[in-house]
Amino acid sequence: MTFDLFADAEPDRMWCEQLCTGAVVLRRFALAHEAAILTALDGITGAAPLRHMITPGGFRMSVAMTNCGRYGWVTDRTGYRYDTTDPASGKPWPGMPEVFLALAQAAASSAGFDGFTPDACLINRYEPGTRLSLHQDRNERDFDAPIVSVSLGIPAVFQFGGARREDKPMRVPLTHGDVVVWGGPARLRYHGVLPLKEATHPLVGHHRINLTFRKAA
DNA sequence: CAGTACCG
DNA sequence: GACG
Repeated sequence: MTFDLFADAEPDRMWCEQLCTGAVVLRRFALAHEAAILTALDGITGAAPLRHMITPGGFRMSVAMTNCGRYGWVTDRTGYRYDTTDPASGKPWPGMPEVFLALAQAAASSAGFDGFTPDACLINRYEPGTRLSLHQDRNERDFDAPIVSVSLGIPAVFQFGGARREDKPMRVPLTHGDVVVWGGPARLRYHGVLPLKEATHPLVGHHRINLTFRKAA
């Protein structure tokens, strides 16, 4: 699958918003392939079920997570890390579907980051009331590659802050099909998701799914 | 501190 | 009770 299948599929329904140097929102970017994405997602969660991981502080995360790709992001009492195996099964994470890879590469290119080769996709499932507090993505080996974040399902408010936790984050409403890309000077910016409100999406149901693509190694 | 609790 |  190529860039054309995404960026050129329905250009009149897509637009781009710049958040700062190195960060953009690609509105409705994933919409054209929502069915293929959701089908692939079912395959992944069937093999590597969503689960609530434990933070190093011993707290259960409200957001349920799983992974696909060579590396998966995991957390437990010993800390955050990338692992090639699912600690719940001992098996490798499900492979990254072609449609995921094509989506991530097309979004990165559209945002000005050519040659993005993600080897990790963290999948987050948010129920109403769940949240992800402000954090940095900093467990990757190098920070040259951008982060590509795909929103599916019910709306959420994304927080996008600065290089320091104290920097007041901007609030960015995200809906089904929106893709946020940040890299370069924005790569280590703090970000998070405010508690979700009750809502229903006709295809996804009463929750939000987020796909976060990274180059872990 | 990828968390919750508490308080104004 | 929602919000910061």
